[in-house]
Amino acid sequence: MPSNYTTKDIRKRMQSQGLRITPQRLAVYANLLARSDHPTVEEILTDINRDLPISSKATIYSALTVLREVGLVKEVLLEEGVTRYDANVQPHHHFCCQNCGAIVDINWETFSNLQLDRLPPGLHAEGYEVIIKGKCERPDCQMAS
Amino acid sequence: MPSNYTTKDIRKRMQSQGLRITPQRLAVYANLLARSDHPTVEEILTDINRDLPISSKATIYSALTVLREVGLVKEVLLEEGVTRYDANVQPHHHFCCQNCGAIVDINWETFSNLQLDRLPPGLHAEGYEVIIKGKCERPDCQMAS
DNA sequence: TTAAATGCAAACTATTTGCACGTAA
DNA sequence: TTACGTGCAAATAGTTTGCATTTAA
Repeated sequence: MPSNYTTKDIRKRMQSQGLRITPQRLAVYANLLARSDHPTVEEILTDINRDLPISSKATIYSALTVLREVGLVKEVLLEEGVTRYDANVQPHHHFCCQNCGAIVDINWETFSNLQLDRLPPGLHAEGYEVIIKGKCERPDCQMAS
Repeated sequence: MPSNYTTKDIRKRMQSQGLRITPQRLAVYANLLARSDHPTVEEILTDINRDLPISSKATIYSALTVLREVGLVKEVLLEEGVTRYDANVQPHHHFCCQNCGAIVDINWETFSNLQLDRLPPGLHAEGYEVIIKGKCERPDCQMAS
C-alpha cells in the first residue's frame, strides 16, 4: 500500500475546499492507491479505462492537478521527460533501478538522520529526499552490466 | 566553478571516441563550465548566441547528448517538464529553493555517510543523491511563506 | 577527401487551454 | 438549478528526426 490514506480521505479533502467528488477523480485516486509503481498519466488512463471508458486524458491531468493541490498526490521526477504520480505523500525516498526503471519506495526512517546543519550557511532546509540508483532484485537486472 | 574539468578535457574525451570537436560543442561545454546555475537548453542557446549566432537549438540538443555520452555533462531533474544540465559530473547533492527555484550544488562530503546497507534486501545501490528543498539565502526567499 | 556535424523544418510527445455540454451538490 | 467538471479538439512547449549543406580531421 503506497499510502496511509484511503478513498474516504478524498471526500473530506475535496469537500473542505469546495471541490466536487466526481467518478473520474475518484478513479484516478483509487488507481494510485491501488498500485505502487508510480504510473504516468498514460498508464493511469489505460488502467482506469480498461473495462469501460470513464475518463479522457485531459480530465486525468485536471484530476491530478486538483489532487496535488489538496495534498493527496505528489509527482515523482526520476526520468527525463517523464512525470510519474504517487499517492504516498508522506516523506520517503526512492530507489530507481538503472536496468528496468522500476521505482521502489524506501521508508523515511532508512535515511532520516541527515545532518541538515551541515548545509552552507543561509540555506534553510524544509525537507529532503534521497534518490538511490542501482539494480533491483530481478535476476535480469542483477545480471545486467 | 561547477566542475574540476576544463575545456581541454573535451578534446581528450571526444577524440578518444572518434568524435569531432566543433565550435558548437565547445561553446556548449564552455558555457556549462562557466556558469553554475544548471541552465536549460533554451538558456544555453540564448547565452552562446548572445553576441553572434553560432548554434541552432537542434545542435545544442545534439551536443548535450554527445557530451553526456562521453561523461562530461549530466542532466538535472528537479522541476516538472524542465531538463537542466550540469558540467559537474562528480557525485554531489542539490539544494532547490522552493521560492525562487535556484539550485545550489552541495558537496558530496556533506552527506557522504548514508548507510546503504539499510536498503531492503535485493536492492543494490550504485550511487545516490540527496535533494534538499527549502529557502535560499535571498531575503525575498527567506521572507516568503 | 569524406564521414560526421550543422541547420532548418517537419514530426512527435507531453501537457495546457477554450469551449459546448453534462452533472454533482 | 447552476457553478463546476468533463471531453474533445486545437494550441503550446520540449525534444527528436530527416535531409541537404557544410566542415573537421
